[in-house]
Amino acid sequence: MTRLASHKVMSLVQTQGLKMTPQRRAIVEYLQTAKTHPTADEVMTAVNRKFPMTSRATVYNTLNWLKENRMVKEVFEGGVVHFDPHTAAHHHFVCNKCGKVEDVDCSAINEIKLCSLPDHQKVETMEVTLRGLCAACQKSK
Amino acid sequence: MTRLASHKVMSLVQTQGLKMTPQRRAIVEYLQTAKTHPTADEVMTAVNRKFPMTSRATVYNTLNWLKENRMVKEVFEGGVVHFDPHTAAHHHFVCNKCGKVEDVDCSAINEIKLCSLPDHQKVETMEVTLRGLCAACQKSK
DNA sequence: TCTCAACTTAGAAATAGTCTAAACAACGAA
DNA sequence: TTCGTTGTTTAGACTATTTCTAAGTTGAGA
Repeated sequence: MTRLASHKVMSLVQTQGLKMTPQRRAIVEYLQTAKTHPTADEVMTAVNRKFPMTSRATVYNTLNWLKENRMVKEVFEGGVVHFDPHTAAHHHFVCNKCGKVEDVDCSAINEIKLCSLPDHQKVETMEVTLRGLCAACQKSK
Repeated sequence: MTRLASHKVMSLVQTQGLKMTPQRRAIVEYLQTAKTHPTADEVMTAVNRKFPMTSRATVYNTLNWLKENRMVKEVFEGGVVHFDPHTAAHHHFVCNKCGKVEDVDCSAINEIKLCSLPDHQKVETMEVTLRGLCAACQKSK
């Protein structure tokens, strides 16, 4: 599954006339290695292990900029916003018991044809959230 | 499209040994008539027109209780949590320009067969969010 | 009517996210 | 390499959202 790529971030920075700072680099690197879908607070904590003075504002600014440029997806679960560094088309599975969010690459979903909507909306993208019991919670039941 | 039904709320109250208070009734009635997907704050404001002293805690308690009992759906858009009083299976369309959330009853989506997932999750429900341009924003472009 | 568990209330507290103004630093130009 | 422009970072104040608390209130069964 394709992840947030450094060279894409670099080219975004350049075409928009921005600057690549150590803080931005650290945030992007953390997202690249994250095994989960971290919250803003988790990104904050992780980046502060490298740069102890990184401020909330910088973390939120960078995450929002990545989001606006479609380098990360926002996922809302359990009352908290998570950031998903996977950029390839994919969907999410949420466990109703433990709340864990997993990525799903299900061809059956990707084959859905975008239907024409009754009110003449123009559909550009689609996100699917499946809910149920994850493998671990089925066993521990 | 089926909406939050009073008799279902009543029977939930009774089977759970709870009490039906005027505040709860007012919140449910407002959700039944709402044309949009109101936020907690909008519910608060509306209910306070009838019961001027209704507290935040009561509104949040009631909304959370309805959510846990699947009488309303939570929809996160534009950094804000909305509550959707439609209980029938349906999905959402979000306009990328104006942020408006519309209900979608699209048979093409409902016909999707829930695929078997690679990691043995047990899928119980599915939510689809379509994004694009709403009819109004296509015209005003 | 009585009783008690459930409920509501105001306000405090926790949590999440944005804004500000001053100091700082990346990077292209000289 | 130095300089200057301009974008960036910082701490902390501020706003908004949601939860918690303790005390008083009330719905509904007996």
